[in-house]
Amino acid sequence: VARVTITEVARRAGVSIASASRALNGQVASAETVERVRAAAEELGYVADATARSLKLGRTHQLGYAVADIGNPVYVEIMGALEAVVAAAGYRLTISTTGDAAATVDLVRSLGRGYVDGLVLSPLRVTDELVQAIRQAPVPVVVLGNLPDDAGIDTVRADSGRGMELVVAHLVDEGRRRLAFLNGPADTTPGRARRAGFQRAVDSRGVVSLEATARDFTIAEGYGAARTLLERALADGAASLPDAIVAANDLMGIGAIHAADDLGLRVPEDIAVTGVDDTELAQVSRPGLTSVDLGAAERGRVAADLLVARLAEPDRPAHSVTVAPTLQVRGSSRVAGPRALEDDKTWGAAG
Amino acid sequence: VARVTITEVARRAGVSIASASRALNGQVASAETVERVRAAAEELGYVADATARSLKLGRTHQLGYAVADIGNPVYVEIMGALEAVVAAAGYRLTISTTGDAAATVDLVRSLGRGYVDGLVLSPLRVTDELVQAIRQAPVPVVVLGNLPDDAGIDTVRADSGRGMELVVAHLVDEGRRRLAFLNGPADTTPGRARRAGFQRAVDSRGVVSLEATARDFTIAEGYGAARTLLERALADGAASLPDAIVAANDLMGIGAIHAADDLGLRVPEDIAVTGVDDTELAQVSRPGLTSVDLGAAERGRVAADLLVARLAEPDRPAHSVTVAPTLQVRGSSRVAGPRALEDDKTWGAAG
DNA sequence: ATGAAAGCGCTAACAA
DNA sequence: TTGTTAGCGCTTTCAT
Repeated sequence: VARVTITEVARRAGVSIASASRALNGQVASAETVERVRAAAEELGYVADATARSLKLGRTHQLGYAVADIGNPVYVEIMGALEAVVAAAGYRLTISTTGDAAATVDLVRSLGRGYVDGLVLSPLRVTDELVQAIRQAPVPVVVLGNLPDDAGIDTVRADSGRGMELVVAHLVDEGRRRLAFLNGPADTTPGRARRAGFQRAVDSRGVVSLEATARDFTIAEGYGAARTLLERALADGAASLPDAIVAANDLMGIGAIHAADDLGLRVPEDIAVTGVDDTELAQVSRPGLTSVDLGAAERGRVAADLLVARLAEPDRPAHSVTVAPTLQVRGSSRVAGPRALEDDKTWGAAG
Repeated sequence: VARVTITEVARRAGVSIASASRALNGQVASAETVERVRAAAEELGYVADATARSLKLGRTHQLGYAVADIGNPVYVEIMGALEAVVAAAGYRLTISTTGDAAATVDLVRSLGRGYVDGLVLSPLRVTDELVQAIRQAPVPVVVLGNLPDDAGIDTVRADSGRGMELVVAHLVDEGRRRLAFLNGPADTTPGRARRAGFQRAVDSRGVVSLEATARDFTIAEGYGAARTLLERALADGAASLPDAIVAANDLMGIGAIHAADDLGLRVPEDIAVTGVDDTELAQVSRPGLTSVDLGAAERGRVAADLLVARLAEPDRPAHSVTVAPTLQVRGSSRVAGPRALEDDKTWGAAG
């Protein structure tokens, strides 16, 4: 279990450590030297010490992903995509959780050359302090989220406004005219953006809109808020009932389906429900939950690409990429024709 | 964006770099020196270079988690638990995907001192070659999975055999007498273990058992295999229908519920369905899917604890911990009394 | 309590 | 093509 250094390999091969290093790294060296060194390394089970190499080269071949909450399916999907790109580019991925906004700033400040060559950051909230810290960071940082365009920072965004537009357009196409927006806390970035998008879409079409706010983006809170909303409407008479609930994410959408169900409302016949994120939950739910895919995997890929590109070319101008959303229509919003359950089974891709 | 080294801090504070180092690391130093160095470091925004420190100290303060497929909810849950423990112990977590068995062995062999101080490994399959590589690894490795007990390797296991026992006992208690086991590929570790556990539980109770094998542990394959099974049974007359389907994981359980539904069978009245893993899908499904929690989060915690403990005490004997499964009973298997939908809502914990 | 200096393992500039 | 050597930034003896 003793670790073997290049010195021993060199001795074994009967060459200097410099020659050993060159042979191992494909630098100029005679065929014979290469052969001898390779053999010696093989026999000894030599693996170069990554730390020493990093110190010398000034690069760690590690990239970081910092996120508030691993476990959130959206972040997991992003992480999976990151890992793939990063590994292909010859880097390792290290994960950190950032907790609150202050901790995020601390993390970025502590980035001093050493443990990663670059960072992908999914910040909970973007503060001026954070933007400052990122600009002063000694390694490149790519941000997933909404940053001022003039900040000069590589950014990749989801377009949740456009996503809400897609949902509303679809529902109106399906003949829905009274749409309720089921939002999470409005002081969060996604909460704000989705609300604004919904409002814009609804206003431009002149359909009726209601709104309910849940305390958190969870199934339980979504269920509670949706149930309250529906019970109030029912009390006012069936005419005041919305004919669609647009939830701000899939979890709340699932909660809304269950709330409708518990109140004896049929989905989608009496009321349509939609979500956002197109998670596996949306595919599995019955009826399948129509959902806007905000392109989490794609955003992860793009973020990793941006980071790798910047590492290769540190002075290039900052890029700001927006990934287009796509709508996955499922049974929760589609009543036309005989209810085509089979269509909901997009399971082939579920893994 | 220039990175500042300890040399500059020392100069600024008017002391030697040795004193600066001591002051920063809480070694012996006069109060005044400490004060001056602290101030200088603060002003300069000094962050110690992790690479150089690692090289000197021989420790990276990084731990690795290697897994075939991030994205699998069970692995994600494990990873979350790992991250928490690891961060609390002052380490960072780096993630690698391992692909197939050969790649796993390569990864372990490449572990040579350098990028992690220790590794948690979730191998797809355990081969002799892998066991060899782990024993020769220059850093401690903790394995999540089934390893020979005499291998002298820290191990944490799920007890899926006992889990199947719990499920079968519950179903028999509920009056079920014809149980169908819906398995994934039998040549995988979980496939084998769950099958054996099911068989043992069923044999000892003398109830009827059937078996179907899906090509993969997915919703789609689970749906297909369950549907085929049920259609055949229906063709033979209602008496030959199983009154419960025991699926080898939640995904297949969900597939089975949908298959039963599509064939006009009511769950749980006509047929009960159970899963394994107690994922969020089980909670969200309607009816809620009764599922065995194999303790993924707990296993992650234990694995991290074992690794941290071994790092602190390299020569301690190998531990082998088995985490007990627990059964989460939900509506898919519980018909007694008025169907208590509210009971299925274990959402409070869903996050 | 402090400073000078060695050295962790490696790569690269330089000399031969 | 090869060997000698400096040095990446840090911690830690060893003197003082």
